[in-house]
Amino acid sequence: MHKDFVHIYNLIQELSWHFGAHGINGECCGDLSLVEYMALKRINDAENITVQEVGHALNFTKSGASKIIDRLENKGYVKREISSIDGRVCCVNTTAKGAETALEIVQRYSNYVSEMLKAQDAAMVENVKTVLEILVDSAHRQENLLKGKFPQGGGGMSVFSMDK
Amino acid sequence: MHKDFVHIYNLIQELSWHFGAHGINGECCGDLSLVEYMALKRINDAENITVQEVGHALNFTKSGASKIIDRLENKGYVKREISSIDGRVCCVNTTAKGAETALEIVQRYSNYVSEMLKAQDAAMVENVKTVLEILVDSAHRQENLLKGKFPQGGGGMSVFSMDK
DNA sequence: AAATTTTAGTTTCCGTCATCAACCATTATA
DNA sequence: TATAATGGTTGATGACGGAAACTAAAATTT
Repeated sequence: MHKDFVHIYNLIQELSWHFGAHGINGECCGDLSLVEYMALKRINDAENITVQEVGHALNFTKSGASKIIDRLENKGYVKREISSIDGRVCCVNTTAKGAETALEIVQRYSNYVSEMLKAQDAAMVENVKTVLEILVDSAHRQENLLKGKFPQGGGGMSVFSMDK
Repeated sequence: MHKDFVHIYNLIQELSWHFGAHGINGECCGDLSLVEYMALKRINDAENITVQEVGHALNFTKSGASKIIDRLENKGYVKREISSIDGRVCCVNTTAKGAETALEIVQRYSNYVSEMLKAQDAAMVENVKTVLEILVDSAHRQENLLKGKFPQGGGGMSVFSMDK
C-alpha cells in the first residue's frame, strides 16, 4: 500500500512538471509566463479582486503580486482601480483583451487535453474527471490543514513539517 | 463533451500548480529548488546520464543544465566524471548523500499524498493510480507527437502550434 | 478631533536563475 | 593533417520574486 502512494506521488509530480513552467516545450502561454497566466485566470474568475488576494491565492508575497499585476497591466490584460469603499485597496479586473486571452489559452490547453484523451471512452473520461476532482479537493484540504497547523505564516511551513 | 475537457484541464492545471514550484507553501524540497530536485531525481534514476540528457529531459538548454548540475554538485548531491569512452562527455551520478536525499523527499511527498488520500478506499486508490498512469502516458505521447511535428527544436514549438 | 496604529499597496535593493553567445577541449570527418 | 562537429563551461544579460523601507488611507486611541 505504501508503495502505491510513492507511485502515485511520482505520477502526480510528473504530470505537474508536464503542465508546469518548463513543461510543454518549455513554453507556456504566448507572451505570458505561467505565474502571469495563473494570476490572470484568478483575476478573471473573481470580481474586483485585490492585489493581496491574488498574492495569497498563488502563494506570493504582496510585493511579488504587485509586480505580477504590473506586468499584466503593462501587457494590457488587467486594469487597476481604486476601490470606492476603501481608498487603500486596489480592485483588479481583466480588460476585454485579458478575458479573451485567458479564454483562448484555456481553450488551447483544453484541446491539448482532449487530444491526450481521445483514445479513451466516455466512461473513462468521466472517471478521469472524478479522480482529478478528488485529488484537487484533497490537495486543498491538505494545504489548509497545514496552514491551520502553522497559522503564523512564514517559518517552518514546508512539506518537511510532516511526520517523518 | 468539450466542456468536460475544459474542466479536466482546469483540474490538471490546479493540481500542477499545487505540486509546482510555488505550490505547497511556496517551498519545495529543503535546500533544493523544484528544478534541482527534478534533476536530482533524473540523475538518480538513470545511470551515467550526461549533462545534455538532463537538460533534454527537463526542457533546459545545455548551459542551463550545466548550471543546475553545478548547484547540485556544490551541495554535494551529484558528482561529475569524465567518460572513459568519450573525453568530452560528463557522466553524472548521485552521491550517496544525493541518493539518500532524493529518497527522503520522495518519501515525504508520498506521505503527503497518502494523507491526501486517506479518506479513500483501496479500490479508489487503485483507480487514482490507473487514471494518473493514463494521464502521464498520454501526456508523454502527446509531447512526442508535437516534437515529431516540429523536429527542428526551438522555433514555433508551443501549445499554440495546435489547431485553433 | 488630534495623535497613533494598522493596513493596502508600491518601490528599491538584492540574490537567484535560465538563456545566449563565445569559448575550450575532444572526437569525427575530409 | 586540417577542418568540422560535438559535449560542456563560462560570462554577460535580463527576468523575476522577496525583504524591507516607504506612502497613503483607514481604524483606533485618547
